[in-house]
Amino acid sequence: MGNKITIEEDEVKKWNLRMPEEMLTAVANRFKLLSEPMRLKIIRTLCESERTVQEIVNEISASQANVSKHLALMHDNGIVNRRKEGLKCYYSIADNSIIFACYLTSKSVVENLQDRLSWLQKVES
Amino acid sequence: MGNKITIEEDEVKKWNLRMPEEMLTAVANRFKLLSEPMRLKIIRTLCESERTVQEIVNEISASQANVSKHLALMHDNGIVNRRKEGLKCYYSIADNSIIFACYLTSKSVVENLQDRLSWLQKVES
DNA sequence: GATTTGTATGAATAAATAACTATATAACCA
DNA sequence: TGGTTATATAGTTATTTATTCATACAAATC
Repeated sequence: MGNKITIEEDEVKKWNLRMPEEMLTAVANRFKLLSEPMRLKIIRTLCESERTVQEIVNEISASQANVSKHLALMHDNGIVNRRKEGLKCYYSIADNSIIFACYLTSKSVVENLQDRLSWLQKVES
Repeated sequence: MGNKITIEEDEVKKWNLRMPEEMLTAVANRFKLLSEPMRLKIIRTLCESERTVQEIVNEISASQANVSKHLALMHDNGIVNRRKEGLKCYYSIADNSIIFACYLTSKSVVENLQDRLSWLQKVES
């Protein structure tokens, strides 16, 4: 409850500069997982609570096969948990850094759009 | 200097859940930019300070055309700045949220690897 | 055992894109 | 004007991958 995360900019830059070659690929792969709207949709539903495959299918109106494949991919990469209970299979977020990254990124995207908008308005006036 | 960023988990989840459809695509696109090792390499060099295209080419040993295209793509998407000075063209990070995201993600990837490793060691013993 | 339900998977297709080669542009200098 | 340097851009190829359809698997119920 009330979990907090604090980041210091200086530490961040150092960390990034030290990042070795192989790490770059691993990080890129992680980002690739987050680079599909459909997967983000799935992640968004999982943000609320764990869901079965069918529940997700209903919520985001996608095919069962597709949702299942995306979930399998995310599970293989360790960003979602799988829990079987009878016929049903419950998935949940395994790695909170994902939702932090989504948060940061969406905020930045919004700011970016706002900047472009205000620039446009200046130009027009 | 000493810039700090603090995130609260509850706020994050709410934000993600409210994220509208179109935003998901924009966020996915942003992640896609970060999903190529070559672009992360470029970003890593830019973390230190602004660089010309040629400087980057030398540092990461990639073709000029390729580096130029990646930079153009990132510039079009507003995550790097471009500054022309005579023949040379200086690029720099335009959006710090990117390096925050890289930091968070790389840390999480490392932890993930460590977990798998310790799990392996348990299994073997 | 047969059927139903929930999930996973294989094959096929279409779309996106990273990288390369060659060439173009654009700024500087002689 | 001609030449040189730094960067950008077309066109092409090869690879990756999201999606769909059909089917397989696996657990529950009859």
